[in-house]
Amino acid sequence: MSRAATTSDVFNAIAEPRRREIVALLATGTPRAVGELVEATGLAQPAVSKHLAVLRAVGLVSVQRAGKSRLYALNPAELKPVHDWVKPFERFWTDQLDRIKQRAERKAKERSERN
Amino acid sequence: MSRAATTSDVFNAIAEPRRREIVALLATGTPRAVGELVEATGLAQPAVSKHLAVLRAVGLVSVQRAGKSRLYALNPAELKPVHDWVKPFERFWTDQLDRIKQRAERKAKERSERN
DNA sequence: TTGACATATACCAATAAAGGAATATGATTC
DNA sequence: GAATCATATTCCTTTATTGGTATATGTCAA
Repeated sequence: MSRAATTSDVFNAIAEPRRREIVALLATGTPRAVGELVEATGLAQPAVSKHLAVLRAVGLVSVQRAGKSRLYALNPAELKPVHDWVKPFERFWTDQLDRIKQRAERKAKERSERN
Repeated sequence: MSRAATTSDVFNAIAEPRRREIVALLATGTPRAVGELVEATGLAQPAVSKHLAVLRAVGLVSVQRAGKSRLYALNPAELKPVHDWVKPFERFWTDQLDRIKQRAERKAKERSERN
């Protein structure tokens, strides 16, 4: 078997740093022409078009024709699965971290004292 | 050039669904032996060991010897970059969604009225 | 120390991704 | 309609990945 396609889901699509960069560039909500993204990223035009095709395949961006250009816009809702998956871990590094550690240590102490 | 290595960063490591499954299984905080993960995932043992090697390479899990077994534990803090990256988009699908839409529509209306 | 057990590693096949270069498509302008 | 501009697509090479299968490594037990 081979590696899962980049177009198989959002997780695979955003694994590529360049695509995360493109998503971040579109995060303002303003649709951008391919040329603008080429300039902003420093990538070659075909590379940008290919990355956009992947993002489009998973629904992360949508296209709109505008004269010669094509404007790409972000569909941020498609990132929800990523957020949903990672959010439960948030508590491990927020300021509650101390509390979690203390709680674990207290429990460990309780256990050792029982023995 | 080829695709970025699965071990290049956390984003690539968790792109693989099986590895996300393994991470989720370790999310309780209790270290698990490889055999337990094999049973829980239904994957073959070598497959699990390989996935664990990837997760270890990016620091997402750590290993501890325990007799014949090896116990894998999650290092949840390594997921912070993913959370940090996706969190700014959270507002797009929370209950504020209506407010965002309304705000955008109001602004658009203002613009059209100015012309 | 031999055997059983748990896990890791090596090797193989099939698959696909990334960037580059060249070219095709499609819209605008003259 | 021809030249031009913006973007997409095709082809190519290089390189990893995935899951098997088989085997190596390391630990415990009798």
